Amino acid sequence: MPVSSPFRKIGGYSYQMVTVPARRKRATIHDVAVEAGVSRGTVSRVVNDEPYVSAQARTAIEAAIEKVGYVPNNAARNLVMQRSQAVGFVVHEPHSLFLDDPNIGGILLGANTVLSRADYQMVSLVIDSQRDTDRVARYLSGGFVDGVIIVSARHEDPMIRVVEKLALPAAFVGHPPDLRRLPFVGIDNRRSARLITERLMQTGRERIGMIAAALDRDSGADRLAGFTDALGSRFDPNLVARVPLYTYSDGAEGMRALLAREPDLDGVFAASDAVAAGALEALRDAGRSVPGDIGVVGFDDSSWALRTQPHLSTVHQPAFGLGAAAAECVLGQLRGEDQPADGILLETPIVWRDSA
Amino acid sequence: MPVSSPFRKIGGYSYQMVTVPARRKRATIHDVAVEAGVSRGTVSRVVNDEPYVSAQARTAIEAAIEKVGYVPNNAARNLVMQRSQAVGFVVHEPHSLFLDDPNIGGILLGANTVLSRADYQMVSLVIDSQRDTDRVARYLSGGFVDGVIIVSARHEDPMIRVVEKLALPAAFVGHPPDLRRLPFVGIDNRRSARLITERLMQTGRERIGMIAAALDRDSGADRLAGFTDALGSRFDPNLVARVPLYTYSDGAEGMRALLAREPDLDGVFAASDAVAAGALEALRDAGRSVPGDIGVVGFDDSSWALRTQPHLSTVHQPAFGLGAAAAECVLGQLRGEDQPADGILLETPIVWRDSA
DNA sequence: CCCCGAACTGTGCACGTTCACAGAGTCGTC
DNA sequence: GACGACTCTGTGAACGTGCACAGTTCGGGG
Repeated sequence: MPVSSPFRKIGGYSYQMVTVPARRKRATIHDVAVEAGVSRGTVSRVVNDEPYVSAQARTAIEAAIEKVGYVPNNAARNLVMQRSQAVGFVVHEPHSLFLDDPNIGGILLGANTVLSRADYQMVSLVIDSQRDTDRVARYLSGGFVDGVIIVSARHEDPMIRVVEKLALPAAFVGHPPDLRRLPFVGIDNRRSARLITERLMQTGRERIGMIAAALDRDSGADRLAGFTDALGSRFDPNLVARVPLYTYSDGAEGMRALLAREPDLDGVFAASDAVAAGALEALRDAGRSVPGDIGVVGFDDSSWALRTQPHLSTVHQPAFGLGAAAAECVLGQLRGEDQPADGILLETPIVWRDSA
Repeated sequence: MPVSSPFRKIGGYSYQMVTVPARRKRATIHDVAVEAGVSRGTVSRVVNDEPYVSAQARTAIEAAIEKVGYVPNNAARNLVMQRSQAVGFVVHEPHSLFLDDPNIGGILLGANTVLSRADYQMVSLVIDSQRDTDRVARYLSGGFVDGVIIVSARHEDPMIRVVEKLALPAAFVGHPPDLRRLPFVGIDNRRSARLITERLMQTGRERIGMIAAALDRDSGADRLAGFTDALGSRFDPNLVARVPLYTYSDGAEGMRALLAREPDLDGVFAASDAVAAGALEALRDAGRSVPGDIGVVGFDDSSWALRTQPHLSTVHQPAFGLGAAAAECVLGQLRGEDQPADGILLETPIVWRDSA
């Protein structure tokens, strides 16, 4: 006969215990059932908050759960339910930019908050190289996640096709033009850019230029389009400097180029706060005062905006809200609800500070 | 008799198919076995790269895997293996600081890189309130993760006791004093602070002050101790301003207090780059030139350091390396290897730029 | 020729859960 | 008093995998 373990009730099982196991085994639903004197099924109903359980059974089971310290085994549950209770968070961005871009942190936090409240876990996947793309694609098709949030996808991003093919519930943050009918959340870059440029005009600026960045991304192209919208017939292509990235150094360079071409500039719309910060440096070097000689506005309302001297007037980008909305969108699909086909656009209030 | 599906071979199973399932089911190890004409066991051996498989069987199975598009089911594997193949990444930091502190992003990235290379997934858990502490504690005890990385734990952090009680493989980034013998990775804050203060002295600064922050954390207290070490008998407590947080605004405030008390200061060690950036603003407002009138050094070598004017001389904190080392430490424990009992300290080179 | 070990393969069970179904009891209604 | 509706409970069958174990084949040595 098996000797009963000193610290653990075995119940109906017929384990032959030779030595006491080193690590105490976790209590299962079966242990709870034995402890409470009911069957597995009834325990399961209590755990999952289903009806058809007597008050008496419920109390007994709740006490038993407490006593044996039962926590449901996720692997078993996922196996039988055919789901993983996890959502992937894919960031397609080189490591360096991941650190530098304050929006990504906010998006991550917003998504994480919503997901964990719904008892989903968030698995972060960073794509830095082509090798990573394959790894992530394999991961997504491996059933490790029930859905996916994809941040900063590019034009022709392979992730788009992967997600389409797998028919995986997904939400993109931002919308590359070839997204077709996949759900996304974002902001109206074009409209926001138009509005802040208009306010710059309303403060009496006459010759307004723009430092346009990242024109290979929808955000970059849309911000330029909004700038053009605002100026209308007064638009002059000579007043636009084009730089590759949303960075401080590209901002400084763009500003220098613009000043060389158009010395009588009295207003600048920088495509992001980092770009604006770089522009401010170039202006300081050139001996121009801000906002005295020239007004500068940025975009994002990131931590850059308060680190510059003077503080930046800018468009507030709701990073946390974007992440939260993307998570809600995926959760909605998981619940089988219909999603708005055209994506969700969040509000972008304009923050007026000292730089213009 | 069941009608065979048009697109999927059923094999030896006796499924009664009434309608074609809406979502194509994933291929299982059984499907591969049937396709290759072998048993499940042999397929399992191939998948897990075990010996005792004939070359012929191996080729057939590999072809079959390719053909049916087999990907191992993680839930089933986890269930039978009694593990989750996931590691938790716990950040005990309010949301605001999570965004502001550039180190956390680097640590996250380093940990994520190492873990995903080892085919572990990383689950991020952010603790912002007491409610979150309970949620995370419950999560960790739920067997969702095989190990955990804990960032910025405080003195008497409840996570310490939770991890101890669960005997969960863990690595702390930074070491609260009551950590006892739990493994950690970190930097030698005290020594680094001493070294950079000494270099400030070597450049001829006579009256050197410090803006000390976050003295409730080991990092904050150690940086002050290192500063004291460097000055030795020349240490004057009046030259230390104490502020609560590693932030820009606290830095500005600390600098103003210091200037009011000691107008003839010619050197300042700020407890972090953000603090230094704030100090720079206060100095600009007071009309002091940096590094002309006064030398300023920071700590972290974060993105702040290159955003200030002039660029900051500072201590490089290897954030990515810390995350990577913490992940390696957890993976090592998972492999059953012994870990260094005293924790791991990473190098912190001093970066000399323009501010001192 | 027999035996033994090595190389290889197949099979049953266990992991812990949910779900469909069957069965038991209670109550009200025709 | 039979019957249906409703409430509650227990049971067996999956879910897809790894592992221990039991076979089978093959080759070499005594």
